[in-house]
Amino acid sequence: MLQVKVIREEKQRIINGLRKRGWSAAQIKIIDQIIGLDEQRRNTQKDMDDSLAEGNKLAKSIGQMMAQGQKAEAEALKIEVAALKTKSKMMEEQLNTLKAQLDELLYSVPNIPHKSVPKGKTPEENKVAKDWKKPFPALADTALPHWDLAKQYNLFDFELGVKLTGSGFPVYRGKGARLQRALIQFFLDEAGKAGYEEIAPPLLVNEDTARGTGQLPDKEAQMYKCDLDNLYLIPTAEVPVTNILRDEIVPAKDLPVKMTAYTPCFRREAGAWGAHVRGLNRVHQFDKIEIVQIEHPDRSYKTLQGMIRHVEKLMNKLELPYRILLLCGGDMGFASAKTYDFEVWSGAQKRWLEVSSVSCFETFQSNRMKVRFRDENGKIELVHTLNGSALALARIVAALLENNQTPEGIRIPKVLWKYTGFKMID
RNA sequence: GGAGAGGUGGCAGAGUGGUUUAAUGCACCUGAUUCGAAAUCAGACGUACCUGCGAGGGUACCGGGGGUUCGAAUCCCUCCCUCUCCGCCA
Repeated sequence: MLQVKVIREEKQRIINGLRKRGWSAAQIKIIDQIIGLDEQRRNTQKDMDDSLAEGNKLAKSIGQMMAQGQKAEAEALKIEVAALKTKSKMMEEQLNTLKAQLDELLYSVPNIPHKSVPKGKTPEENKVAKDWKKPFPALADTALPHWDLAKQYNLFDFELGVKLTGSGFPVYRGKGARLQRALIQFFLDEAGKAGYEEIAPPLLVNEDTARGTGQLPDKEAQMYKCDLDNLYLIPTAEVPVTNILRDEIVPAKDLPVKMTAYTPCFRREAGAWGAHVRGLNRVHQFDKIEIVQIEHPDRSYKTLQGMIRHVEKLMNKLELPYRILLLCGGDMGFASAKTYDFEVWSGAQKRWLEVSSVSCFETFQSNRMKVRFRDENGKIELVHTLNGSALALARIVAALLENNQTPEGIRIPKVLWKYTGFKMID
């Protein structure tokens, strides 16, 4: 969520940013509402504080009168204080209402795109930041999509998943299961080498945590919920990992904080089914290795580039054709200031699949979560948060299987051999 | 799940209705001393919001929420959490 102070002081920049996201003039009116409400809030706060201050002062003098035995005077003052109390109570209620209204409006304003983010509303307006220059893998006309390969080699089973759970919960088996584990291990090892601390977080989180990264209140329908205990299954490791620093003040010398985590991710994907969602392209449960950085505002965009290079390295080592998109204002996630998407070429489906999304959120998340750092002068400021998938498994597996199919079987990239223990699926 | 104890600043720990602007110790920071350090001495040492050009002033916060009272860390209600023992269990 944006800081009210920033909206107040840099109104024009905020409005320009919302335009870049494709907001209409009517929608942008919310900014004036916010500024108006904030002014009311501040005035009410002042009045309440004044009234409380007077009450405190009187209460203290009552204490002194009692001590000196001036009972009558004390009684008179009590009546006065009672009136003040009613007044400040009323103002407190007003203040709470104003705060709630203000928060509701603030929750509905997305992050402001970085100046380098292209204007646009739809995915078609995303900019290709880095294209795939080499030829795509040469596949025979008889090349199979991954869901058929999975059947042929018994790698994973959707029907069985339906029996156990429901659609979108694949059961991996044999070499398919082993390949999953190999990729997880490989990605974690690479992140570790790059200086990320490995975290194994809980897969269920409480309400505060879900609110911290912005899953609540808006995206509640995207998460699975355990009603009995009021816990949510995480849609991404970003949720528990970023929340580790919620309400903390980090010394500047500790920045950046680099963390990585492997977790299964659970997504209801309500209403997201349609074309192109066969096989592993979209599932309710998938494995992902997430990288997270908590960084000094001066360095965050440099850090973003570093994270991009990390993901690129993974794609190269896995010998997968990929391209990088710089998302336009309208296609970016709500909380992001700048996002790069990685897409992998899926040889048999002949289409790009999104496998990673690397973003800088500036202070949008840290403001809500109150993650701050103390700079050299002792001043407290919000940190910038960044995260990215490095990488998401299901679609990587889809591309690996499709691109590497040969008449003899499916070739495993060399870098995975030591993890899989086999070089071919046949 | 049962019984008991408890939640106070970065940490430890006092405080059971009124100069508590939360004692004290440790840690951290600054200064003195020192060639330098240790030790010692002195000082500073929370967060958020409001207000002021600023120095500063105000308000709230002792697990969360509510209540009693002129006045609550302190009394009452409620929820959450932690610890110990017992039970169950990978």
